[in-house]
Amino acid sequence: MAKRVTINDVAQAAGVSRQTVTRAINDMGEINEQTKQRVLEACQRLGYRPSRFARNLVVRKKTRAMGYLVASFRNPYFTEIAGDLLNTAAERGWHVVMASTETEDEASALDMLSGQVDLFVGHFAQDDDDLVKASRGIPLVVLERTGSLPGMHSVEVDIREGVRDAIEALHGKGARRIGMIDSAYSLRTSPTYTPSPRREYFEEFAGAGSADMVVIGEESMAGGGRAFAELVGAHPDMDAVLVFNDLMAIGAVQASHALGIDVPGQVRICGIDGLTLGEAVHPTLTTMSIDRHALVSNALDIADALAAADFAELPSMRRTVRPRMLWRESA
Amino acid sequence: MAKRVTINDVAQAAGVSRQTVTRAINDMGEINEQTKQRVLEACQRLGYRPSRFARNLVVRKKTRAMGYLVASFRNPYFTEIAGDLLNTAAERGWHVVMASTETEDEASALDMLSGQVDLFVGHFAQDDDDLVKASRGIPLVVLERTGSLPGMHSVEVDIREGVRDAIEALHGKGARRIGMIDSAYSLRTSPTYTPSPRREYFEEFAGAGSADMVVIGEESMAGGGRAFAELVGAHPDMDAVLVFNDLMAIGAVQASHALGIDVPGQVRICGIDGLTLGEAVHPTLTTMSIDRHALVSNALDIADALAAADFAELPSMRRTVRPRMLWRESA
DNA sequence: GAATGATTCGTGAACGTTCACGGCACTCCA
DNA sequence: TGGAGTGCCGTGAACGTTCACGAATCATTC
Repeated sequence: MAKRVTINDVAQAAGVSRQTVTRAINDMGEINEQTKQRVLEACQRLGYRPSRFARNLVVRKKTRAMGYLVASFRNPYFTEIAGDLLNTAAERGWHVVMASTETEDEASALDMLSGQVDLFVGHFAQDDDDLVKASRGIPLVVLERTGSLPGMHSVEVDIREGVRDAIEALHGKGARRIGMIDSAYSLRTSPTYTPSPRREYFEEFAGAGSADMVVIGEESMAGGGRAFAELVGAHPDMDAVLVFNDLMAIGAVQASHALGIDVPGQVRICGIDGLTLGEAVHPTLTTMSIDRHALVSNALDIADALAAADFAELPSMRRTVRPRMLWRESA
Repeated sequence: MAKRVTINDVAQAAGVSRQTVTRAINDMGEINEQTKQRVLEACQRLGYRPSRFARNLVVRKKTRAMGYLVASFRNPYFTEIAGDLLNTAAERGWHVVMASTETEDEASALDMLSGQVDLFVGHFAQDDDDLVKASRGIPLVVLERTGSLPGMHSVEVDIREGVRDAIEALHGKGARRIGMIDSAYSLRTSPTYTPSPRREYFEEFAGAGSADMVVIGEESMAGGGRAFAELVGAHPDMDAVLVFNDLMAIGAVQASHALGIDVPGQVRICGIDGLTLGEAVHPTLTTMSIDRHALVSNALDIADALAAADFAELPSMRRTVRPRMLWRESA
């Protein structure tokens, strides 16, 4: 590997001192225009690029960097959050470094970024223990779940209340036989399926016999479509479905055409997330909406609080976001 | 601002030397388990966090960072690219720092990141001159456009060929009166509308009179829907539409229901991009597909070449990706 | 009992940049 | 002629960490 071109090399080539080079490249004044040009020309010629590490080391800037772990770029729910986070973070003076946990496992993604950032934010699937271990002492803000260990902070979503409200709303519309499509995401990290909290809340509120009316599917439009077909096949009298998320729910609405099922006349479909995308499908998707902007700004409040304390270990902070029904056509 | 806790503070608190602290926190061996615990406990107590800058300065690691400027998080086209880039970059040992140019202007986004990265990648709207000026000597890989200045490299998409093929294909399907929906994006940076290259190619290949059958719309589903309504209102005999991108095309397909227009029977709709999302709508969207994975991997090839040369100024590199028709139902 | 080796720890130097300060040459004015 | 002021430039120090090397201690071996 070729040796790095430093500021001293440039200084020597231009016949001046370090400091003069600094003045030239940062146009700081106190420098003759002619020498400045000569220095800049030397930079060009040698291909000099200042080391961002050395620079940041001495200036002790206030640029704080957070690492954001994106669960999936195929689900607009997460990309919308990412976009919102990027904007809000920029406003508040944060840099955002991203990595995907879709292909890579969470531990190695955290490890990779741990040298670059002051803070982690993201949706995580791993255990608390593994998480704090992998984050190497860097504070963690976990989204849509509770972080109990020291060094973890959380922005929770009151999904239990959301599911209860959704089921009540469906009952209010006259639904009597409600089914559910759950996500098979637990199979990604473990060999056996574990019901999601959303499913548990569903069974808690949907009443006796509801546990039989659950089908699991892959977390995609196609997966939602297949699960929906399976569900209506097994339960022809079903008159409403709560779907794990909007992406799968959109797949279900899409599949209803091929299956010849009238939505919402015959079966009502309700998603969870509140994606704008739900307006693209026909009929448009009714959904239990999660305020993503609130989620992000709460996370950034925590981030700012941590930064104010110089990322020392603070008692765990918790915020909660409450979802609410977004009525459209499918339910 | 409180003074930073350094490795020396920890060393003093634990009654050992710097190096011993280093050994403890990076578990490097050559250290007694007991002292190690004492050191770690001191770290904990003082809230010590190593400076990533100081660390990177000395180890001269091979972690290269690229800044990716995301044009929009509301268009899946860009988020899919972002996801792909993140994965491919991670595989090849790159960090990715992202910023959005949706709310912030490109120059300030570049400026903000310029201290953090070795390389920029993104879709840009600004002039070449402004771009290289804002990037402070950091190499630039521009996507879907040609970069002519030194320090700029490009991955182009042969949109001209794509548009020609799309129009020929529509002709082949029997279309005789083809319209187009163009994006109004030029209005974001300038007060007057400038036709996009896609529109220019459309007029070049669609034949005489085609220039009258173009309508501009906002770059969103709703914008595409409105533009479609306007277009069919003005040209009832139109039998096909080429839409600036899939997001708008999906809006057009969606709008066709409300307008009582049969797609593709009465009007064929063809988008540009090749989004998976095109399958969500009914009828599913036919589109001129751009291979986003090829786009990304070409960009990373250039990035690797630049990294191999230690980001010295190389002659501009250019790659080209060719789009091709993705037949679904709407055309 | 001296030599050898293993284990554990500490010290000077280096990474590449900017900051604080001081010096030189020159002009200007009394 | 002397002093103050101004424009331009250079030198030591500092930022916080790790690397290379050496030293001290203790057990082991011949």
